[in-house]
Parts: sequence; structure tokens; C-alpha cells
Amino acid sequence: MAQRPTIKTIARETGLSTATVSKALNASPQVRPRTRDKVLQAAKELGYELNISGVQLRTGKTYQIAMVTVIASPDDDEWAGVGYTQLISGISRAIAHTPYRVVQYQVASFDESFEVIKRIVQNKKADGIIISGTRVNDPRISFMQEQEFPFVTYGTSDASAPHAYVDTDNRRIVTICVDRLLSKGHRRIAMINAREELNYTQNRVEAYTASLSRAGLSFDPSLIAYGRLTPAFGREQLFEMSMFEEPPTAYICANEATAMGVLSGFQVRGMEHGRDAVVIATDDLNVSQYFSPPITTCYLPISKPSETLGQFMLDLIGGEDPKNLQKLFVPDLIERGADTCNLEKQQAQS
Amino acid sequence: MAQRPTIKTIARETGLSTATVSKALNASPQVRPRTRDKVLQAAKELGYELNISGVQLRTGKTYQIAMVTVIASPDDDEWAGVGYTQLISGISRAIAHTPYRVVQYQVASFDESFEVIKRIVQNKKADGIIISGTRVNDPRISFMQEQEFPFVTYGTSDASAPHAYVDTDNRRIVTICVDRLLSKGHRRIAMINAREELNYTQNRVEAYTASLSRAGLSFDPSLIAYGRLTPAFGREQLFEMSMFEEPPTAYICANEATAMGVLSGFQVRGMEHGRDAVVIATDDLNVSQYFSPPITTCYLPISKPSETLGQFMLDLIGGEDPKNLQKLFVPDLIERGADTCNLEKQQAQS
DNA sequence: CATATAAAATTAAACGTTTATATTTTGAGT
DNA sequence: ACTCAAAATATAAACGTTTAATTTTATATG
Repeated sequence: MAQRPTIKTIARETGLSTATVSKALNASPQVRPRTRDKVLQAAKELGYELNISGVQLRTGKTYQIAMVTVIASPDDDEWAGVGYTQLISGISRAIAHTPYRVVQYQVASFDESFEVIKRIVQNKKADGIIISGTRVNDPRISFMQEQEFPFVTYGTSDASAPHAYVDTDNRRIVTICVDRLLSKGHRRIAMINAREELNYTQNRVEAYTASLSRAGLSFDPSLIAYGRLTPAFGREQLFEMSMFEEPPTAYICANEATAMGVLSGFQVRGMEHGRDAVVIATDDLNVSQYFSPPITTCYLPISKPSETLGQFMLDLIGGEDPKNLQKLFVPDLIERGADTCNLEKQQAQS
Repeated sequence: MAQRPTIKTIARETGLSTATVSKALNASPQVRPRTRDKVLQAAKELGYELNISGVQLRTGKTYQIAMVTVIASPDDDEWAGVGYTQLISGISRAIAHTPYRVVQYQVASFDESFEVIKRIVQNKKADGIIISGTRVNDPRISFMQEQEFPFVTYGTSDASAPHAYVDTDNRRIVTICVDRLLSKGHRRIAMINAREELNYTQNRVEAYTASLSRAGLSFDPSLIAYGRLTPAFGREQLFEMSMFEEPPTAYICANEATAMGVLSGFQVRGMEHGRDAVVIATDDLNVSQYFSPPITTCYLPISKPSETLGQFMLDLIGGEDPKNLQKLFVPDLIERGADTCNLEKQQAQS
């Protein structure tokens, strides 16, 4: 097979100069329509495809979107709910018809993620960055803002200047869940959260305390747990909290993996869901419908926000103002299982 | 901040030519140690980092590893067990100390994945390709072999020429599971498999029938189901098979997601695990320990094979012969729950 | 129709790197 | 000290693209 065609090939073929060919391919107004058509025609016939390294060298444009994710350790691969697979999937869908590609930068720690981001920015290794796991006072965000480097976060932040982000509306979720449980008569409501330094964890706690105080209830910090959202963590927390003098009658779990752990703890302890306590989760995989028993969840298909993530990235690269690229998604409440009854009724039954 | 330093900067700084600097950086024997040290020293001081697009343009080397994955559709994001997250994670770990990066090519169908592979190969968009979901008679494999393009598959194939691959030893798993169930007295053993066209599905069926025939049992094709390994599929299959005149007393599930579905089906149908039937799964997430009840599984932490995947890719790019880059991993059998008893005992108990 | 002007094309240089070829330097052998 | 081969370094071109500067061509104007 012959050499892969370049703009030189097209130039030779059409009798034009490479400059004109380049302009034609980039839809420059400096080239007249007739010429453009001729070039596009030839390009098609020759099966021409843009060589990105040429562009990159000349312009600095990489057509790469860096996705920086933190995965703590090799054996840290215990299921923690939604992986990045679904995120990448949505992003990929959004950029499918463009020349952009997602490049993975997977690191082992937060600090390392910051280092990697610095290198990407300083050496212009990508056109934009996507990060998740945003923290309260996240130095990566302020860095990218200072450097005016395009980025979108999956997760909100408390940064002073606006930036592009996509997230689930965690305040809303927690408000819905807590109010619902309160209305069913629950007074001791536990919340199993992600790590404390994450911004969304703080959002959740705020919404939780707000709901409680609206109902005139006091806030008991021992009912809030912070940690990695694995089944192991959920179970462990159930073991602990169920031994309290006044144990919780409801558990709000930040994801399905912890909810599964809590249910598993029920089984081990001989507790029964709906009688001794109920579990309610935030759900992005729609898998809790298969739990035994199925539980009530706030469900948001992850495909939605992740596709928006990709779209925002494109918009940002296209020059859109970050403050117009912010979106919170509101999940649907799906009622399943025991927590649909009121607490009194349940207790009467048992 | 000044321009980012190039080999020109180093050349100016050291009084050498760019050619010598380049050779020094690449540890060419043509440059004497004293000079090399001088160059490396200067590079370090200047904070020099290789500009890959320059290299790429000149040599064609991309430092990119393409990972081509098929995700059927937007709403197809129902949990199907291990995502690609864990795979990418392992690969990332293997290539962490190299300049290589993983680039995602996520497509919607098998055919599209073939198209994408053709483009990557023909336009040399990556130095190597990793694919999963290998099929019986997989045209992508023969294509890459013909084009002599480096690739590693996650999953075996029936290709005539050897190629680099990593996989779980599915024959072994099935043999272990079936023999175990047979020894406990089970005679009607169902198997919930992935799609029929996948090569490993065939491996599983072969091992299954082999075990059965060794035990002098005949093969009932209605006990084997093929489909997408989601909880929904598992449940659906349980609903169907449990209505057979002679229903299975054991279900071997190809992953945890289907096992969860089967267990969920038990609950809906009022069946009890251990009394009416047992479930046993192949497990890569170690999550079935949190099922209610926990089930026996063949467990292989996905981090192992995925890291090997990355290493094999590097070896391949380094010129290693593919036939030396083949590995099957053997999972551990983890005994949990009801299927540890013999069938007779269980039936006596009930 | 000549001329001024706008439009469309070309020329040439540049981005950072490697490498074939040419040149200079080094050092060993006389 | 001189020669010569070997070793080390330098020169220059190339990879594919874009773009500033320039030239050519087309169009409008008096």
C-alpha cells in the first residue's frame, strides 16, 4: 500500500499549493467555494485523514481530553459502585463525531493527580482536563483557573470563581430522602457518606442538618459516617451504629455499594429490613432493584451527566464561558420495598 | 513564564548541536559519556520534557496505547459486573513509569470497533491496541495480524497464528465448579453464560460438557443460557428455568451481576438459596461476599490480569514475540454459603 | 480600457524531533 | 611531530501542518 496521503498529495493531485489545501480543509473564507469543493473531493477520493501530530506541532492543539482519575491502590479494586467506565462512556459519546479522544491519566493519590495536572497544563499535553472527586478548597481547581486552562469537574466545588461542572444535585437528594424518612416517622437517621474532604459530602451534610433543624430535631454527629464507599464500609458502619443505645431506624447511603454492605450487615446481624431499620440510597447504576430486598433509591442514570461532561468540554474548548457550563442533575425517587410504609405501621406489624 | 524548553534550548545552553543533544537524550553510543552527562544535567536544570508531537511527526511513534471497547448503547449502562475501569486501572499501573498513555476508543458495536481498529492501524494512530470481548473467528484479530500491528487481547481466541493475550482460565473455572457441584450430588446444573459468539463462552461450554460426560451425564442444552451478563438477564433466566419440569438445582453464573439477578429471582419466587437451588459465580470484584446470602465464587482480582495486559503491551512494543506473551490466570475458589453442603443433606434438612 | 482594490492563491518559514551524511576532533601508532 | 582511522560532533533535511507575507488573479470603478 502507498504512503498515507497528506495535504501534499492533495496539492499535487489538484494542482494547488499545500497552503490552499490546508485552508480549504479548514473552511477558511480565503478560499473560494469552487476550490474548496475540488479539494474536499480529492481528499475524499484519496482517503485523506488529518495527521494530528503535524497540527499539534504547528499549533499546539492536541485533540486530546485528559481524564485524571484517582484510584488509590492495586488491591483497592473493591467495588465502589459506578466506575469511571460509565463516565468515559458518556464522554466518548459526546465527542464521538469529533476528532477528540479521551486520554486516561490514572494516578494513585490526590497529590499525584495534582502533579499530573501541572504537567498536562505546563507541557500542553491536552486541550482540556476532566477531573472528579472535587474537594473542599481544591488546589487543582484554583491552579487550572490561574493558568486559564480549560477544565470541567464532575462534582461541585467551593471555588470563588465560576468554573464548568456537572454533578448530581446532592443537596436535593438528601433533602428528599431525609424529609421522606421524617414524614414516615423516623427520628434517628444515619447517613453513610463519602470521605469528608470531598465537596459533595459537605453539601450532603448541610442539607441533612437543614432538614433536621426544619423539623426541630437536633443533629447527632455520631449518625454520620465518612469513608470510602465500598460494601465493606457500609457493613462496618451498620455493625457499629446498630449497637448504639438508640440505633438509627434508617440509613441513607451515598451509593449502592454501601447500601449493599448495610443490607449484608442486616443479614449477618439477623436484622430485617423494614422491621429493624430501612435503607435508602443514591443510585447511579439501577442495580439496587436486584438487591434482596430491593430498596428505595434516588436514581439518575449516569449516562446523562457524563454525556453533558463531554459536551461541556467541547463547548469550553470552543470558547464558551465556564459560567454558562454548570449543571446539576436531579434524580428520580424510585420507591421500592419497606420504607414505603410508615414507621408506626411497621412497628405495629412486628 | 518563558517558552517551554526544547532540545534547541539545551543545545544553546551546552554549546552542542541539537543532533548531539537528541542522541544524548536517547542514550546513543555515538555520544561520549562526558557529553551525555552534560546534556542530562542541562535538561534537568531546564526542566526539559520531550515533546511527543515532534517525535511522532518524525518517527511515527505515538506513545499511545489504544483501548478499543464496545458499549452497546446509552441506556445500556445497566450494571454488567466489572467495568473497564478496573482494566484501565491495571494497564495504567503497568505503564505508569513510561511515557505511554491509554487512549479510549469507545464504540457502540462490534462492527464499529473493527472500523476504528482499521483507522488506528492505517493511520498509525497508536503504537498498539488492546481489545476485549474476543469472538470465535474474530476478524479484528486476523486483520491486526495481517497488518503486523501490535495488539493484546483480553480474552482468548481461536486464531490460527499465536497472538498476545491475557485471560481468566475459563475452562478451569467451569471444570472446578461443575465437578464440585457434581460431587455434592447435583445432577441438573444450569449455566448462565455471556453471548454465544464470544470465544470464552465456547470454552466454558466445552469444559461443561466435558465434565458432564466424564461423570456419565448427558448434556441438556436447555440448561445453558446465552446473553448479556446483567442482573436482569440472570433473573429472567431463573424465572424461566425454575419452571422446568426438572428444574436445575444449581446455577453457574459467568459473573456476579447475573448471580445477583438469580438471587433476586429467588426472592421474588419465594425460593430459598441452599434449599431449592444454589448459585455459584465467577467473580472479579469480590462483591458477592456481600450478597444476601453470600455465595461461593471463583475469585480473581481483576488487577492481576489487567496489569499483565499493560506489561504485555509494553513487551510487544519492545519487540517481544507474541507467542511468549500469553497468560491464563487461575482464580481461587472461595467457599461461602449453602453450596458447601451436600445436596442430600440439604434436602433432608428442608 | 486602465487602474485601483479586493479576493484568491502561492511562497516560505516554522513548530520539535530524528537521522543520514558530512565534518571535525581525538588519540593511538609510528 | 605526523598520519590515519576511529570516535565524536555538526549540518541539514525531513516528517505534516498552519500562517504571515507576498504574489497573482479577479472584480469593480471612473
